[in-house]
Amino acid sequence: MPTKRVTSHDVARQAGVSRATVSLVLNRSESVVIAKETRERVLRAAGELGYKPNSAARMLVSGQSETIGLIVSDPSILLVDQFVTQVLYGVETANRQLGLHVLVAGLESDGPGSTYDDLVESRRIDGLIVLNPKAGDAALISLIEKDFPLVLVGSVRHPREVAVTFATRPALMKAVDHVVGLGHRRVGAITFSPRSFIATEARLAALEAGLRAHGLALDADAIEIGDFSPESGHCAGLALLSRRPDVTAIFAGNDTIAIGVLSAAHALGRTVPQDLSLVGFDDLPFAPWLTPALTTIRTDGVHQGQIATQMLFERLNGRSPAVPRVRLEPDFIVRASTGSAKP
Amino acid sequence: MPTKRVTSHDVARQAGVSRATVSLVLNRSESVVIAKETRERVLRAAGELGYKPNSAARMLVSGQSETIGLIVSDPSILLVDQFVTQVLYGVETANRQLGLHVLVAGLESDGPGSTYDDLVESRRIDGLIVLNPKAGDAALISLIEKDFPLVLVGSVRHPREVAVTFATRPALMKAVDHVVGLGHRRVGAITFSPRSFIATEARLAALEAGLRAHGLALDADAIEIGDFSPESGHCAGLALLSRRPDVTAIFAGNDTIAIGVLSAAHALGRTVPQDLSLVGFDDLPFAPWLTPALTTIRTDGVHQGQIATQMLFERLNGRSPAVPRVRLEPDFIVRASTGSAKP
DNA sequence: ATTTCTAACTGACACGTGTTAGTAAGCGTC
DNA sequence: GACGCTTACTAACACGTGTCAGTTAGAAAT
Repeated sequence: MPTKRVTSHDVARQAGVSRATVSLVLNRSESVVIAKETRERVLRAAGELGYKPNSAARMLVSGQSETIGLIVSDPSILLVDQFVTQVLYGVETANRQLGLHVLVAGLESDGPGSTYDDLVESRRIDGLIVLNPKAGDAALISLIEKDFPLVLVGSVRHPREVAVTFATRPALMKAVDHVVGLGHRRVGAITFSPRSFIATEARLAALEAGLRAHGLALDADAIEIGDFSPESGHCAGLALLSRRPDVTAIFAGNDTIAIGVLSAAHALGRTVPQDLSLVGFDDLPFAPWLTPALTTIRTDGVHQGQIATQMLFERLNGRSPAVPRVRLEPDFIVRASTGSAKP
Repeated sequence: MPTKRVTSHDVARQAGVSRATVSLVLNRSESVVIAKETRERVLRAAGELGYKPNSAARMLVSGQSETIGLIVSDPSILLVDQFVTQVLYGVETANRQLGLHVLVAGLESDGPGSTYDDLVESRRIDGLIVLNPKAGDAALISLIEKDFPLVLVGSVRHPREVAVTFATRPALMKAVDHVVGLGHRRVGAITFSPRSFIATEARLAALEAGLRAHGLALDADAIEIGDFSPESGHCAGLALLSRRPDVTAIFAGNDTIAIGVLSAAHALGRTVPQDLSLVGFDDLPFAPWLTPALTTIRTDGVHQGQIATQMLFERLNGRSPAVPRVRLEPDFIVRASTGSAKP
C-alpha cells in the first residue's frame, strides 16, 4: 500500500476551510453552527478524496476504541462444541449492527490470565464479553469489582456481575416429566464438565429435583462426566451403560455429547429410542437430523450473544442495565430419541 | 473505572529519568545505549505503577495496530457448519502466539461490502485474512491489487492472490477408488454450494475425473446442491435418492451435510452402508461418532488457519511469502459408512 | 459612530507514544 | 588546556484527530 493517507487536513484544504470545520461537519451531525453551503462543500471534498478518519488518532483523543473484546475461555471447546460458535455469531452480528468492532481472544485455563489486562489497560477495548467464565478467575473478579464494563455469558456467582444465563430448571423439569411419563425409572446423566462448574452443578441439581418430584433419584453411579466433545460422550456413554445396564434414559450435557452417546448405545447393541431414551441439550442445528432426531432442550445461543451485546452497550453508554442478570428460558423440544420404556 | 491511567510520564518521574528514556528502555530490548542501573530503575518503576502503554498512542505514532482482521464471508455458515470455526480457532491461536490481536468481522453477501474499507482505511488493522472469499468481490480484488497484506483461506483465482487452499483431487481420487472398488457404479453428489463457487466446481471436477478414470460418469441428475447445513443435506438427499433410487453411493460436500443425508436415507428405509455408501468431507470432530462412523476426507481447518496466519505474518514483516499459494493435502479416512455394493 | 450581539468559522491545545538529533559529561590524547 | 571520542541521556517533534475558547464579519441596536 504505497498510497498516501488522506487526512482531515487534506479535506480542509480542498474545501477551503479549516481542519476544525471539517471535524465539526463530520461529527456534530445536526448542530446548526455550520452554514449549509459550507457543510456541503466539506462533505463533497471528503467524498471525493475518500477520507476515512484514522482510528488511532480518534481513539487517542476520545478515549474510546469503538471495539469490544470477546473472551473465549478454554477456546478449544470451539473445536468440538458448536454452541460457543452460536454465541459468537450472536455477538458479532449484534455488534456489527451497533457499529462496534469485535476483538476475539482465547483464554487458556492454564495460561497467564493476563489477557484481560492486555486488552483493558492498553485501552484497546471499551468493554468486554466473557464466554464461559470460570468462578475462580481472579483477574476477572478484579475487573468486575472495578466496575469495568463487562458482561458475562455464564456466571461466576459474583454479587455485582452482569450476566446472561439460562434458567434451565423449568425446561429440565418438563423434560423429566416427559421421560418419566414414558415410564422410565432408572435415569442417567452425562455432564459436559466437572460438577465444579456452576452450570453443570445447576443442571444436575435441577435434574435431581425433577426426579425427586416423581419419587425417583439420580444415582451417583449413573452420572458420568464429559468434556463437551462427542468423543467424551461416547466414552462416558459406554462406561455408564456398562456399569448400569438397567438405565433406560440418559440426559446428555449437550447435543454434541449426545452424538457420542448414540454411538455408544449402538456399539452396545441398544437401539434408541426402543432400548434407550436420550435427551440432549442446546438444540444445535444438526439435532433434528440425527438418527433418531434428538429430543433436546433448546438454548438460543445466538440470542444470548445478542442480549449480552445489548447489555454491554447500555453499560458503555453509562446506563446501568435495567436488569443486571438476564435469565433466558429454554424450550423443551420432543423428537424421536425418547420413547416408551420397555415394560 | 475511575482509576487514573498511568502514562510513561509517571514512570519517568518515579524513576527520575526523562520520558524518552522510559520509551527506550521498554522498546529497544537489547540496545546497549542505556546504563544497566538506569534500565533496572525504569523497569522497577514501570512494574510498581503497573504501566501499560496506550495502544492508541502507539498505533498513531507507529502506524501499526498489531491487529489483524478476520473476515468471515456469509457468517451464518458459522451457525451450521463447524468447519469455519476450526479455521477461526487456528487463526486465533496462531495470532495469540505471535502477539497479534484478531478482529472478527462478518461480511454479508448482500451487504454494502464496505467492511474492508472500514477496517483498512481507518488503519484499524495491519493485515487481513479472508475466509471463504467470493470470486466476484470487487472490494476484495481491489485490495489484492493494491498489494494490501491479505491472505485468503480459499481462492478467488486472482493471479496475485496469496492463499491457502486444499488440493482435494488426490484425496478424492483415493475416495473414488475406494468406493468403486467396493463395487459401486452409480454415484451421486451433494455439494455445499452452487457450482459457481470455485471449491465446489473443483471438487465436482475431481470427482468426475476420478469416476471417468474407472469408465464411470457423474450424471447431471445425480447431483444436488446444498448450502452447508444438515437440513440442506437432508432435503438434497431425499430429492436425489427419490429421483435416482439406483444410486448406491453418495459423496457429500461436507460432514455436516452428511448428517442430513444419513437422516434422509433412514427416512427412505435405506440402511448405511448396506443399502447406501456415504462419504463426507472435512472429518469434523463428530465424524467418527456418527452411526455409522463416517468415511470422509480430512481437511485440517485449524492448520489451514495457522498457515494463513504465518503467511500473513511474513507479509506484515515486508517479506513476500516463499510460496504465495499453499495447497494442503487432505487425507482420506475410511470408516464404516462405506461398504460393498449389493450384487 | 460606537457598541452590542449573533452567526460562522478558526487557532491552538490535548491525547500518549516512538524516535532522532542533539547535549552534557567523562576520559583519554596530543 | 584544547580537542576528539564515547557513553548516557534528554528536548523536541510527529502522528491525526476532537474540542473549546476565541476571532472575525456583518447586522442590529443605541
